[in-house]
Amino acid sequence: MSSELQDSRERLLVAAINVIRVKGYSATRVDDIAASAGVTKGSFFHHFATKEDCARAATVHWSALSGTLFADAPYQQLTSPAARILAYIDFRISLLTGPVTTYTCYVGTVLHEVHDTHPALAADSAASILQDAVRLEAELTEALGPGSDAHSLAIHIVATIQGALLIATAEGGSHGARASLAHLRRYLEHCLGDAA
Amino acid sequence: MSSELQDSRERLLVAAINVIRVKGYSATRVDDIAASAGVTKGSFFHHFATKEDCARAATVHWSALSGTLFADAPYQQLTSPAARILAYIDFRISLLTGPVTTYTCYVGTVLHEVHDTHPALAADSAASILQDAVRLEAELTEALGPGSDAHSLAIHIVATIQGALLIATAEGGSHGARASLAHLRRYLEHCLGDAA
DNA sequence: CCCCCCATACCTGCCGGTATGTTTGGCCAT
DNA sequence: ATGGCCAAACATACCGGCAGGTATGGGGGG
Repeated sequence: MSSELQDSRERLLVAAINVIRVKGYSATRVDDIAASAGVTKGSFFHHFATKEDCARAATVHWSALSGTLFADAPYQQLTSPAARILAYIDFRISLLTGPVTTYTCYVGTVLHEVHDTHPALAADSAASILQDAVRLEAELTEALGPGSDAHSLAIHIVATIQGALLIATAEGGSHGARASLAHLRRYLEHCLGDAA
Repeated sequence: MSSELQDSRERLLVAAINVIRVKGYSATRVDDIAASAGVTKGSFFHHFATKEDCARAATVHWSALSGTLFADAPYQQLTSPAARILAYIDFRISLLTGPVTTYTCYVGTVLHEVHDTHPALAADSAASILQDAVRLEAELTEALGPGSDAHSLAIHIVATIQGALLIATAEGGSHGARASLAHLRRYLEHCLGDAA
């Protein structure tokens, strides 16, 4: 069946995401990805022309995965825009469980590493990160009303989340990351309270 | 003279820092570092046993550089601890000029990439980042008094700064990073105001 | 004369990519 | 339905270049 095609390809994409955010892009070998997906290098190069091509495809796959993750999250049921923002932060905090490598951000990891060596991959990664900010900005304008600098606040949220993930990597645990996001939440309460 | 030794070694360390934060650790070749320092690979392996050894030495050099940078900064003259904290943020913002690769954080770049493949290097990088938090925590306890959670706030500051640098990499400019740090400053005003 | 610093030349394992063989599965004519 | 056929999916074997690391040489100061 044709789902086998999608299956193998998707297995490779998921494997790429998981391996790369553990070992980094350059240090990840094509054989690592193939082995993690349970296929061989021949199959890998059947689906992707180059390693970078796979990583770029993984970027859009990552965007899709995180998109549905947040779109289907329970907090979307909340009617108040302000409450939805705060619940989003709570949801992000709740994701910080288990081994650090299970909740780090694929595109954040890649972007740092390849921004100068692989421009196309870097552009895709940057777009994926900034797309989150765009989605947040829409929510924030709804909560704060027009005229507010929802844009810069959205950027700030994305930045802090990414920074918290780096702290988690540094500490080898989620303690500091949770604390940082809790501070972010307090700041957002402050901002949203002003607008209310 | 013996200063020539220090000179070559330090040139290699500075070169390593600059090249690695542009190309990443794995993608950086030993020849790149040597060429950037104006010496040959032979000289490189005279000073460092391995590439990782050089990167680790670069980490402590980075800590020393940033340590003196902030120790000698003009804002240290301020007598009020709270004002010194805010001035620190302003100082960090003022550093965000010129090409992005000139103000990104060496240890932050490295940590993301090698946390699983080179544990010793990752530990050094993590220590360098968390050391900043320790320094900040001391300042914050001075400003907020004992009993405050200066620790988590220090972590939050470090995290947000690192996140802002990633945003700068994503955007290819400092606009969003500046905005994010401005939000951080506002939050700190809020916290410090509560304590005053 | 000798030791430290650095350069030149080389070696070797590794990894991205290729070339080619093999299986699977869908489809059509009979 | 069925057998044959072709294309897509996947595996195996291999190549070639690259980069980390080494062995050796030279030069200058003490």
